Amino acid sequence: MESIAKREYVSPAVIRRLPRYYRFLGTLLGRGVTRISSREIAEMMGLTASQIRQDLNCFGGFGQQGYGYNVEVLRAEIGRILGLDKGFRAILVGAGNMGKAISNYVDFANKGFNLIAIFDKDPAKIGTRVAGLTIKSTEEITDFCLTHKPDVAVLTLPLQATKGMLDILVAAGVTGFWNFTHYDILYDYPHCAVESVFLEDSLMTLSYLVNDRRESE
Amino acid sequence: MESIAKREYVSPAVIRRLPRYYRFLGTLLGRGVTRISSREIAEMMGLTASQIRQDLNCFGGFGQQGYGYNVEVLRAEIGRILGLDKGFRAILVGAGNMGKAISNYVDFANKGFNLIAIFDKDPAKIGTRVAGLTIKSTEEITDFCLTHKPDVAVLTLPLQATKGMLDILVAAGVTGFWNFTHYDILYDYPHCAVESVFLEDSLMTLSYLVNDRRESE
DNA sequence: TAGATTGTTAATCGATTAACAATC
DNA sequence: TAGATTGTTAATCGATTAACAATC
Repeated sequence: MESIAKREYVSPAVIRRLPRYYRFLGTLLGRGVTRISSREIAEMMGLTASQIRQDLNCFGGFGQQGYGYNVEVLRAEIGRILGLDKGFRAILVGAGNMGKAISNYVDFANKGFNLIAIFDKDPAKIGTRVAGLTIKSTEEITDFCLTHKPDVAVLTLPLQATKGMLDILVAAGVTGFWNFTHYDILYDYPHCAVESVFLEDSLMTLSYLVNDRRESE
Repeated sequence: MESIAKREYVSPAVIRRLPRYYRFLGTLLGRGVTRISSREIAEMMGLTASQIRQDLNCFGGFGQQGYGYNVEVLRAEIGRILGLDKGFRAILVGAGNMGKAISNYVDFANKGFNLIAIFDKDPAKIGTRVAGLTIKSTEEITDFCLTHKPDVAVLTLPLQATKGMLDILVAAGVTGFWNFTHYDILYDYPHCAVESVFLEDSLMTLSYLVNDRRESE
């Protein structure tokens, strides 16, 4: 509302660096560092000072000439840019291994998200508790969404079930997705906010790196 | 050994697209498609034909003028480039929520990996079974690595325990890491092959996208 | 042979880095 | 004021796209 100036188009490359800055500044804050220059950040993070200043200036001038940046202020600004102060509501769909792990392991609250419900299709799972929530039936999902208006859905369900569930969720007003399936959401729903985690692609990338390292020996 | 020609330096941008090509060609193969042109791939994947041809030609000429690419051959070539045929051995360290989910949910075998052991520090977990393996004590990890020579370690342990474990693993000859912690492995061990999955950064990126979508309404 | 599509070179675009005037 | 460091413009670098000759 206030403070955040500029911002017309910001490239994905810049956006993906913001969480890292946010984390890094949190670490500094924990160490009691109050002030830092772009040069110091660059050295510690393995980037260039230019890049950091360019990145930050996509959103506004958060520093002060001759001084640098106030760690606490800068971190708060980046948090605001990321929307971590918005208290977005999330639901999770698919309480299998991955769904359980994500709901237990990921610190939603600390990233400003409120995980308000978990859904599964399997009657054996419905009613059991995961991450402090009682698993609900996917049959209730439309009603739930119309009532509680979640901002995002975490998709940890099998690929075959994804298309159908997506149609239901979008129809019920959900527009953000943390996607752990290989389903190409933006192809069907180009106006949604989608962030995908392709674990198996990541593993294949590691395979390439390991293999490449071997061959160059 | 044979077929794979060229390859001096290949940019990370290209490498990250290979798993997606591999998956896509697998889907085509499942549909019985035997032949495809770069133009068709581009349309279906939302890329340009030029980019696909450029990417593939980092590794060699897998197509045929006037014909296009043989789906099965191209997929096999990309699989070989990724090292999926190498049968790399993997161990997993940290059998908490995330470790259990990864070992159960991720199809290691189908990506050419052999998950041969799971380790944890917690005596209550040691001896129990996960993903068909009996959890071993981290005290055995050096001996195990010296004997079985795993190529990669999946790191799903708490941040505080990571540095110490990394020193042990590297000393025991492990040089590849699938990293789910926020620990900066390459800073300490620049010669390792590291692929990191920063789930919380991904969630913050989603937060940005959702927030941005709201503000532009 | 004619048509199609690759492999590859050249042109464009975007992102990163360098430089420096503004200013705290 | 002098020193430091930002915000911003200009230069460089790399990646993507376009074009086309080679060839199946």
